[in-house]
Amino acid sequence: MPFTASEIFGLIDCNNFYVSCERLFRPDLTNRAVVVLSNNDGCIIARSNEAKALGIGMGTPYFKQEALIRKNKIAVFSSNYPLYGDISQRVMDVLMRLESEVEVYSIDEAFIRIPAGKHHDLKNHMCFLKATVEKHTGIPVSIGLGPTKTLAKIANSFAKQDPSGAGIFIMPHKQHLDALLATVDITDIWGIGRSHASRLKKQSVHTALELTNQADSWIRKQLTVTGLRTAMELRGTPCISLEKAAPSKKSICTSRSFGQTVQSLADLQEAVATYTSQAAYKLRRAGLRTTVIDVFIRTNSFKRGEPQYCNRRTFTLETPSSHTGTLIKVALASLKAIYRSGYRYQKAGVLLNGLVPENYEQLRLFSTPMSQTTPVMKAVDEINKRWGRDTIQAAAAGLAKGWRFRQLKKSPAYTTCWSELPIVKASFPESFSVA
DNA sequence: TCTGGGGTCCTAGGACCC
DNA sequence: TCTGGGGTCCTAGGACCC
Repeated sequence: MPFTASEIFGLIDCNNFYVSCERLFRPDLTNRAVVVLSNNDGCIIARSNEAKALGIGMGTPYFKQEALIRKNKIAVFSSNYPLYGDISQRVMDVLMRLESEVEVYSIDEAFIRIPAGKHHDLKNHMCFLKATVEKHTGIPVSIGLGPTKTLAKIANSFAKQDPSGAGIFIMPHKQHLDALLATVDITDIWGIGRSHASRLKKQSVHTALELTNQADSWIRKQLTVTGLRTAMELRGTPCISLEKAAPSKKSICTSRSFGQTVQSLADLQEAVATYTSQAAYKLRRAGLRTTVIDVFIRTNSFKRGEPQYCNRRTFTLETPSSHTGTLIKVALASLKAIYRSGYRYQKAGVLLNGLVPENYEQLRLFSTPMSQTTPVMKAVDEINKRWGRDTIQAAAAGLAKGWRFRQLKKSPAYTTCWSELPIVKASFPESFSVA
């Protein structure tokens, strides 16, 4: 055994996930540099290894890298979440078939928990897991194992760096573990972000090993209890458990930057109504209702020379609701209260809080229940599911949507939309004949 | 010209109660 | 003259994640 613990955590991480998804249907891009952009084609959020090697940074604005991208003929895609979501589901399905304890951590990552001693050859089992995922989905993955989730995360990054390309890394024994942690920069630890990292570096804590050597009280003071948990996990004591069932959502947010800045109240109303409809749909899909609706608008803070304004308004409903019309009415009233003319708005959003299950009902003494017309919303959802998004929509959400975000380089929804299925053309040699 | 979106958790401080 | 203390709840803001 590489380490002694009663349980082992593994992290399975899809390599350059969005890029790998795009390549599934574009095998011609296999050894080419590829990047995927954020919503609104704003930032680079996924890069193939070739693109990383060319010096394309994670999260950098697209327009700043355009010259480099053109010069090297890098393939560029807008993000295609229906595709990525569907491929993610397939990867997770394979993992859940093969492992009994799986936590879907994000669209491209899953933790697993294995009781110590379950497999006499852990490495061999991981090779099988990796090969099976790749065979069934076409998505390459890396696997890291360790006695805690935080160490499994670090092991995974070693697996990705491994030049042998095996893509699997198992954390070593204690004495070798220290030597390894001495090579891990504080900024690369799961749970330590930019702000905490710079604070630690100012106090001469630069590596994971140096962090583990600090006193608990000092760590807690610098990084709060979450940071202390991280440090204990680095020392090998599990503090973060595997969450097999996804916890119920506490908030739902729909917000977007506009394709171009917006000035009129009318355009903002369309956008806010649109986002509210989407948020309400997410609510119903999750079987929830909301009690608190937050609407916010803001100008572009990157534009130093322009007048800046941002504001938000919170409204609390008497009765929880997931009815699109009810929520839009409230959201538009909030928008009207915070709107100021003379600004160039760049972003708006709707945040729902205080979520309760849809069967929850708090009876009121002096008011009648609000808009309990779920059958109507159910019918609308069914129609939109069958005939396509926005077949029926709220009038307030508008039709022109001139403010809508850019998405100029999107690949087709290959796996989730009948009209966008890839078409395969086969040509047969002359000599071919059907018997 | 052009800088993402959607979440969670923790803490400090204010309001309020008795 | 002399003006408490302890608790809870809520919110805003900051930090983190992918």
